[in-house]
Amino acid sequence: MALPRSEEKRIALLASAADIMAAQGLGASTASIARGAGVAEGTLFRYFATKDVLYNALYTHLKLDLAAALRQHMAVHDSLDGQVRALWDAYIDWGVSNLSFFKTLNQLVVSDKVTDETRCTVASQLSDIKCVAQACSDNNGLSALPGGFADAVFMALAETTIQFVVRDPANGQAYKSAGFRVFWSGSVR
Amino acid sequence: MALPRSEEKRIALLASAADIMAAQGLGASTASIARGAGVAEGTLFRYFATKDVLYNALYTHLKLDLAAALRQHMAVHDSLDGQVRALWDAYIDWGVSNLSFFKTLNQLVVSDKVTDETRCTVASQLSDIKCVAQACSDNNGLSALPGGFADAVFMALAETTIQFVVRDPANGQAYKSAGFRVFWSGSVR
DNA sequence: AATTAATGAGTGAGTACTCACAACAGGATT
DNA sequence: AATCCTGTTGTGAGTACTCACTCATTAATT
Repeated sequence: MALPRSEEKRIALLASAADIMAAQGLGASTASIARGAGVAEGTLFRYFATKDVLYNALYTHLKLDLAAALRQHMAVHDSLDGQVRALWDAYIDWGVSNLSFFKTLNQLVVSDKVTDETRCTVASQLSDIKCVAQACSDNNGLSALPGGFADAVFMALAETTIQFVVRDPANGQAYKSAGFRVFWSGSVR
Repeated sequence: MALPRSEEKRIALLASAADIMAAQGLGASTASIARGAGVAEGTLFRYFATKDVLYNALYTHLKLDLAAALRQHMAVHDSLDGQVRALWDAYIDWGVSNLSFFKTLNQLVVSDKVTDETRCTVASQLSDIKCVAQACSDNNGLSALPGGFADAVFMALAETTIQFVVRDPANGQAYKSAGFRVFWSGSVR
């Protein structure tokens, strides 16, 4: 073994992919992604055998990055309200300060390029966060509805909130509070 | 003039485009769209000079179709609550029963293929509906926030609600009420 | 017959992906 | 130290394919 394949380049490729896909959509060419990472196009295929493999690796990378950010700010609060609000704030903040990650992740989530296997593997590594979300869900008025409606509402409101905070940062705090109030006062029983 | 260019084929092409783009994304090929409409590929380009023209025509077509559906159900209610609820129901119902229209429209809304000019022209034809939305916005707690945050929250919640109604129609009414409650009790002051 | 709509094989640009080769970092041999 | 040797990474022109779009031809109507 002479040269170790550099983790650095792998990360650069993933970051470039997230940046360019955020701007151009998932159809962004492998040539432009490689150029953005400062490597030749062939090199991309040494790290990710096909573009589909890249999609799945990127999904995993972004989800785990988000999860790490959430964990850092998941202090234990006495009230459920406080706990959920901390989760909300951490989520919004991650989206705002990693906008291209956020945009690309949202595209990947609804794309059929990401396999069920990848989704499962990632979900299993996020059990601790899912746990908090579940506690929230169990104690609010949307829990009567099947299949993660509360989760989806949380995500939809967060996405909208992030868009507005980015577009008009001066009112960032106002959007953050308002978005949370819609979710919380609308869903609490 | 020997043959009139048929409005029928134009509609068929737009409908096919909406169907196929809902399934495959905006990148769906012109060949498949023409095939879906039962015409040759060349014919598509007689009706829409470029694919970008098609995108813009489709955006206009779908928005006006939605607007027509909303107008039909915009009975005058005494209470503001009733008025907004009627708008909400009409919107959800249109999305559920025209799912491919709804999906494609959502993609077009965030796409840069649709020009600002198209958006403006369409918006000017929707002034009556915008008026009701404005009356709602003026009387709720989100109106203090700039730039249509209330509108965006409405749309985001409606999108989520439609997804769940389609996935699980048995609980359709429950999702519809719950979605509206989140919007209304969360945003009313 | 005159005119225009409709057609679909053809065109060039762009795509994901390949592969023969260059560049390189050690360890072994002088 | 200086040289080869070996196995791996990095490269980018090349390949097969798909795409939006064209245009000479055919079909349809008055």
